[in-house]
Amino acid sequence: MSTDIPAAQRIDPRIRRTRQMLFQSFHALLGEKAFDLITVQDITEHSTLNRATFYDHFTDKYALLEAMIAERFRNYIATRLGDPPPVACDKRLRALILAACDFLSEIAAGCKRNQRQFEPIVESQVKAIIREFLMPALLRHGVAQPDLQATMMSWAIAGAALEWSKTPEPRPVTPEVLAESILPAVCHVITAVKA
Amino acid sequence: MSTDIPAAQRIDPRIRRTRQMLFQSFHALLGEKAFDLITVQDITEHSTLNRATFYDHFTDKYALLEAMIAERFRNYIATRLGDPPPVACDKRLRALILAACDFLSEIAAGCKRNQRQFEPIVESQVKAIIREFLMPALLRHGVAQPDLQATMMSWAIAGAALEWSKTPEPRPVTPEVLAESILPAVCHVITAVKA
DNA sequence: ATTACAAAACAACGGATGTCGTTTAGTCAT
DNA sequence: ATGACTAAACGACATCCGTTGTTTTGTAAT
Repeated sequence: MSTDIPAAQRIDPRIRRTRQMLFQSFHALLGEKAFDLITVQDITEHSTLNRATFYDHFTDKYALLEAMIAERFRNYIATRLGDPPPVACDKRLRALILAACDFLSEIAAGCKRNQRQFEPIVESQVKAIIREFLMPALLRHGVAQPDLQATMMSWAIAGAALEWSKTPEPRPVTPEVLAESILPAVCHVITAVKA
Repeated sequence: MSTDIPAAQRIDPRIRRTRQMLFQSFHALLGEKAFDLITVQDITEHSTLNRATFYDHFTDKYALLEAMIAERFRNYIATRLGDPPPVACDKRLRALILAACDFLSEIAAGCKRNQRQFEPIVESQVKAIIREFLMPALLRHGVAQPDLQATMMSWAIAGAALEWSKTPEPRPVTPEVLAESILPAVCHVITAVKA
């Protein structure tokens, strides 16, 4: 009664602390070895936590990766979009594409080459979050079949950005140039999808 | 020397047999319980094989799923495209979209609701194989940046088809109608991507 | 300060995983 | 048919997983 702090923010400091420790340890380990070789034990040992404590917070290491990717990418986009975010559709799109490129290339650089399990999770999170930022704009413009469009656009953007991020450095194409290449195609989706 | 059968086909019949048994058992189990609940033990018990034998053929159950999805979807497309496959680009595209829809809806229907691990693998395989069938056509037409285009198109198609397959039955939209909706957008990618 | 509550620590379990080295059985050329 | 070769089958092992129940410690309101 005494406070107006939203319930979502009033998290037990112990939880914040533990989650952060797990994030940090996990991130550190990703710099040492590939995702598939990291065990839950490794993570908890590195963070001086009990292994069972891990499972109080995440169902498994995949969930940890998901949460971590989602949080980082959301922050990435938010800072990229600026405040207030641009209203113009193509400006927003460009910012999203650049954010995706930067984020994915940072991941590719900062993680010891990760195998099979790692990439699908990054993929799906990037897609989902691009969609998350795309959807309101599409609704505001009242386009036809917004769900379908959001899916196609977010998948296409994520695919392009991921492929770009996998080209070996130094990359011949800058994110800006890539954005110019794919923006027209993505925008055409809006006008092309029939109601 | 005596034979002109390509080396790839000359597989030890034992290998074919074992792989097929694993496929069958796995497929049967997928009808009973979710992917995440199926253990390698389950699969090998059902197929009356030793568990270690499984690992002689696949690195884990995810690899088995990948191989199975890839094989089935390739067959699906091949029969759908007909023989000889149409040369016209939009005809090929339409066939690919329909094949993806049918395949995914078959999976959705025939498998006990599958969790986290299942879908990403299906996704990535469907994308990869659509790309596989798309690429030659793009190269033949000599479009700009074929890799980028193939990625964006295959991701967009896979995303649309997957979303469609997740709408509950009876579906309000037929695959043919969906194909009509997304074909223009996908085709525009070709003309829109700048060199 | 006291109290009620919620989370972390810890030990321990049954079970699944992935990998050995050895044995067995299919396959192909002669 | 035979025999050499190759690869599949197998049993067993150490490890990791995910869960459970109990104890301890940190947190926030009275």
